[in-house]
Amino acid sequence: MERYDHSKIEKKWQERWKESQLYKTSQDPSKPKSYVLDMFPYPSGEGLHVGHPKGYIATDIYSRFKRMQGHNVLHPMGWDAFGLPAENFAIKNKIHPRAAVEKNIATFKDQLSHIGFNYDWSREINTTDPAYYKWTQWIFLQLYKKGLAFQSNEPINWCPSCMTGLANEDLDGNVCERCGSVVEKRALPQWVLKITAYADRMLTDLDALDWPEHIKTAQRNWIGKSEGSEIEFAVTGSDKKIKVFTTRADTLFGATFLVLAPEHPLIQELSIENTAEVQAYVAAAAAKTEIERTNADKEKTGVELKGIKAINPVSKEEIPLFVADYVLGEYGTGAIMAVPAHDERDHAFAKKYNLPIKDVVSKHFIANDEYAEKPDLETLNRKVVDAIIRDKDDNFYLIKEGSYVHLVGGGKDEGEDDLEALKREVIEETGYTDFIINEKISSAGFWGYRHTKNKNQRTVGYAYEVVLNSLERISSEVDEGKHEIISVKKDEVLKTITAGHPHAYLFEQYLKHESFTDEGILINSGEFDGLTSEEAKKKITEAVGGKMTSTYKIKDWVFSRQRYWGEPIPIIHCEKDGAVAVPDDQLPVLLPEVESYEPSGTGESPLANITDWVNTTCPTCGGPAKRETNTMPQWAGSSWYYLRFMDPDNKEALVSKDVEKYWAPVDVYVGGDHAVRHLIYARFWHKFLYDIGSVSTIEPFARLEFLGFILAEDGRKMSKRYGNVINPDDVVRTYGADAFRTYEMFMGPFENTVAWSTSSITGTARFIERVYKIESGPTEIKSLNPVLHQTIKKVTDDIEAFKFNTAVSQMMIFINAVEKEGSVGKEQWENFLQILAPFAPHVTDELWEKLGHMESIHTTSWPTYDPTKTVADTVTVAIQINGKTRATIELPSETEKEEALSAARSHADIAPKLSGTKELRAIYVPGKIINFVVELS
RNA sequence: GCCGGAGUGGCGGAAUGGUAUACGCGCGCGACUCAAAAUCGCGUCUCGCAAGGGAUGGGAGUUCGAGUCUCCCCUCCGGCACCA
Repeated sequence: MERYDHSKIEKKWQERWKESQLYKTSQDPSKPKSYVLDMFPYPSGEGLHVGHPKGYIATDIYSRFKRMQGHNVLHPMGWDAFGLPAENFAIKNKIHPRAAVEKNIATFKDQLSHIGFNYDWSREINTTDPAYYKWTQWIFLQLYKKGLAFQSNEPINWCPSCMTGLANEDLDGNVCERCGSVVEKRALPQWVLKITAYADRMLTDLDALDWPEHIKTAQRNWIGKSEGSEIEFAVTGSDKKIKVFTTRADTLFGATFLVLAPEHPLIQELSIENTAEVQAYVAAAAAKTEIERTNADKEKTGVELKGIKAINPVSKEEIPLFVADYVLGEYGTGAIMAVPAHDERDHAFAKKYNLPIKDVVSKHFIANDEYAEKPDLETLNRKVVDAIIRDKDDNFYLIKEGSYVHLVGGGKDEGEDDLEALKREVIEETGYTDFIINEKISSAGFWGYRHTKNKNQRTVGYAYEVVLNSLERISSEVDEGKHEIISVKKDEVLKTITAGHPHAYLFEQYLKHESFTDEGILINSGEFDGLTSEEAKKKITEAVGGKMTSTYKIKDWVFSRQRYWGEPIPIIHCEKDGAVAVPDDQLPVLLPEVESYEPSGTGESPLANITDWVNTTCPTCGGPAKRETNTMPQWAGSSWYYLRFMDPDNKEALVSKDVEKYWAPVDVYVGGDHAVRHLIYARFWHKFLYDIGSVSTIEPFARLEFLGFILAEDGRKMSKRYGNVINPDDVVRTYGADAFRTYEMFMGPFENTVAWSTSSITGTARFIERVYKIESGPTEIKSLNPVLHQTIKKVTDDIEAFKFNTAVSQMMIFINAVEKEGSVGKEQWENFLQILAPFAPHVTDELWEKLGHMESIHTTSWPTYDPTKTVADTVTVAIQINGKTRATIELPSETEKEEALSAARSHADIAPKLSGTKELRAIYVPGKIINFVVELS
């Protein structure tokens, strides 16, 4: 047979598929449907590199597979072409964005055409086509009519280089995700979409989606729901109340001060003594960049609001108020109750400004059963104090050695306070008298149970650091022989204390110097003492008249851009009627064709200068009015495009209800990147469209497969800048589209990021050549049946699971077996070609034709496998002795246990090793292993 | 710091709790060739002449048997991060 001329054969089939409209989709209710979608590309000026088609190859394989399984398949392609990248490209090349987009699309389409995809191009869409963006504008107006699109003057992120406002999602930390410039805060009139109204539903509905866990997690993080309470604090000498949000209402007794964000409006309203100082701080905070504000490592600063106090609603204590920029104005209520004992940030602030720290939660200490409450015993309350005693120079620590090894200390007597009890215990137990007691170990309380004297000893304990001034001793319990006192080095203390004893925990807290931020059991909290944190959150919130509520990190979507290349926002501003929606019959509001479209940088869109376009009449009153000049962000068109593919030419609606009911939802959605932004925006719009009855499902994408990128051979990102771009055109020319497709699927797991390797692609190129050279004969080769049926099974299962790399391996194994056998039966060969067809559509259609078929292989039915044929007649079974493999044996696959065991026992390599041993048991796993567990004598 | 994922040959990677390293690349040797390329064959974790031993980031555990399950630790990647 002649050498495989991939260029000629691939061209032949690509033309033939096009002529026969092989991939045109129609609605056919008799068949199950499959909607298989790629994230449609942004046609940049750089053209495709080999990384782009990876996902398209996967969906191509999957959709061909589904079609062969008898599904009616929707597999379309289109272009996401509004937005900054196209506009910047056009400015740089001094052409109009529309011309740039047309040119880039033509390049992309040409590149794609060589790879042999089965897109239904009759459904191609382009977000910059007025017939398309009419409906993008229509959706915006529905949002506006429901109050979910509104105007705002709040400060937003402004990119000084792109000269436009940005959404939170457009930031990479504190810089513009596109150009890397540090963003500024700027107050501009903006259109904002109320995505927060859907935050809770977007969170809840994630659970049911068949999406990768890391994407769901990224979305959960982004939405950032936290459940807590809103509690009001009264202010002395004022009828104003300060509302705080907290997730830890259980710590309310420990709230020793209150902190307002610099942006908090009440700062301007309260009458305070040090107005000048406070205003200076507020102004300084406003001037700081986001980075300076939000760096958690920097030292906390703040200013007290003098002359007023807040009242802790549960303890009724008067507590000071501060303004500090570690509290964010845009999150929660912009004010917090500070609990320094149980929050690290508040703790740092309290230390700096010398504010009281009050422990109100203690660790619930249950290291083992010994410290758990026994329900059948009576419970006694017991309070203890413990001493971490060291010498002045930190050379040694004193530890008490009795039935347990632990710290010095003991129970408090009636009427004693901590310090009195501690002093008494130290003297009694050690005999040292000259010492100072340092402050309490921060939050080193514990609450647990012991069971002495047949009672639960419910114990709350604290530790204090005690430093010895001199080593002179008086007679003590040591001298009475009650216990020993030993001195150990600091790093030996934890090892010395009896394992699991609460004192080990106390000492750890002592070493860490951290506040206790976990939940536990309430102390110093009046009637709430003894409750768990969880119980106390509700009860304390209720007791002070607060309410349980949630707050979210996600912010509303800043939706206007001060740039030319986007959908005009279809609003008309009239002096009399305000913002008026453009009537449906006047949609689309066309983007005017202009010579100059560079951004102005003034915060106004370049459209503002086109007076002919801007000046219009009010649809309501007919008087003079002006058009809104901001445009929509790049992410508008891609938030609903998957719906338009279902019904691309509909002039009455964005999608007809019947058509939508048939195709929705997208069954498999494939792409990379966009873990948050696009997938959040599209889910938001979809849920809104569901609410207004335009779509029938609550989620747009039932299953999401996330693809790993392809890096350049040097391990870096593929980019013109590095000169390491591999163009798929070159690869296809050299190795053929089939080899290219198969290689990209074989590179590794679909979701892995892997570096391109030009030497490795020879492997799949050889594979395609070997397939081409194999000649089938009329006679079925029975010995090939197990591997053939295993291969059909594995390829079927693997395509469904997007495990393309192992599907390719298995097909290679089959080809190796055929070559070893020297021949293959025609029907066996046909089955193999059919399962290879989605991967290598050209060579398989060619071979299919050579076998005498008139129809394309891609219209045939997917082969089924016979489970009984996937098992070989004989199998290799490993024989192990005590879990170590000592030999293998060929056995008929149906062999029974006793038969298998006796065959193994008499195996030439095994028999000698078993002699003189005592067999304890024997395990037989048919087709896998025999394991003799023996006692060596 | 919190959350998610992952650590297996020179490389990409494979392995329903059952012979670890399939498949491919690379490399070595051989065949064909004047020669090279292409192609084909054989070999390729490690120590050991062998018998045998040791290896799936490290340490413990469960099991007849662990890359796979459990616990602790380390490293890398991704997301979020002064979010109360």
